[in-house]
Amino acid sequence: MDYQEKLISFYQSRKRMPTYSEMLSLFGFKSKNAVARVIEKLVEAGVVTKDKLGKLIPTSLFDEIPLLGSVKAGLPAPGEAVDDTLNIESYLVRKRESTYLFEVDGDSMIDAHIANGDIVIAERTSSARQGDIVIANVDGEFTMKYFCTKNGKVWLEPANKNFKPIYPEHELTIVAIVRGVMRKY
Amino acid sequence: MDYQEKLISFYQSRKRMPTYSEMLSLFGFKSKNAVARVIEKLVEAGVVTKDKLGKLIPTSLFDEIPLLGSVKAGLPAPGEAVDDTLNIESYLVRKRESTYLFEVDGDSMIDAHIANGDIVIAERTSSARQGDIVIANVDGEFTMKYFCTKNGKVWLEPANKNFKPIYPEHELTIVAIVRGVMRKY
DNA sequence: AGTATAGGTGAACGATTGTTCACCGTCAAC
DNA sequence: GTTGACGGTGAACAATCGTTCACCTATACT
Repeated sequence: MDYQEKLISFYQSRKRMPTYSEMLSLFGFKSKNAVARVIEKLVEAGVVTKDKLGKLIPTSLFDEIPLLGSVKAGLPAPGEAVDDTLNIESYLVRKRESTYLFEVDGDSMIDAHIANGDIVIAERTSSARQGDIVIANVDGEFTMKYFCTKNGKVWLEPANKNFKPIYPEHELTIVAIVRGVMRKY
Repeated sequence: MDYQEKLISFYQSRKRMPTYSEMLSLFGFKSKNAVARVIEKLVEAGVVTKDKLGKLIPTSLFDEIPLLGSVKAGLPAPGEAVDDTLNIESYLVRKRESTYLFEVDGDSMIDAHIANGDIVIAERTSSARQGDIVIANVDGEFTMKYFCTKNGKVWLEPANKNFKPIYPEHELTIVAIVRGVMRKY
């Protein structure tokens, strides 16, 4: 296990960066100077960052999970190195401040493979493009549907043939765009 | 904005906990003792934790995103308090060490609403229960399917009528259970 | 042989850390 | 009116922080 992996594993279990003294034993050195040299390299390599003053800051690397291309390749042996990794949170969330989660209620988007009980990641906004899945206020009620626009008219389409398109009587206000979905088994 | 929110917002932007000096200005105090008292309260309340020695550790609260029950309730006004929140990563990942991500290739699980291009969260294991979605090695090939067992026989079922069940000729080894799915738009 | 260079030790440094103590005002309860 | 709890100030504390310097030992290159 190299220095980077040791750092990451420390961070994951302790939820913070180690101090230089802790890295002494973590890396197996006897001099803090040796640690400082290692850290200097890691900072240059972009593995970790340093604060305005000194403190070590983790990069997104520190919360990543192995990403294997396809199921067909199988799993790597435990301990075997993986080159591609993914940070789940930053994959799903682009703008944290304006992001909200919703629990899906109903099957109106089932043909888009958004099922009852799924959780959608939505980003607050007031505009959308044709084909976006949006959360909108139609005549006072909120729903999640496909956003459609044609010849200046706007309406919402469900992804379920048992439901009908929704044409607003008075108003259709977009409040959020659905950026992702997740589901747990 | 109360102390807890200030801490969280500091942590989210700086990726680490503030020092007592930083909290001095963050909270608007003039004495570190005032800070210490606040922290003491927050530790009791379980908002933050302390290390084996002194250092402040964030709880899962620090990476959470507002979770709104249902779409029908709409979005809260910006700045309005939300009581329910969710940590995406810990929602999807239970055992980090044995968790792997796969990009889904093909439509064989489409009726389970796992589509081509989705990313599945899989947990390495060697046993599964009837109905689990598993990644398995069947006669040398890896696939993702429903795991079925009856009368001592084991086989795999796709979630797509265009595909046939897979009965192993020689071996069927489970390598992982699918614990979740995610998709980005 | 001579000499960089990389990677390590060991000791020292001032700065900052988290903690603790004595003290002070305000408010509510008795 | 006195008391006690609460929330704050200000100053001090040893311990630890990250940094830096001189030095040592291999290995590789002229």
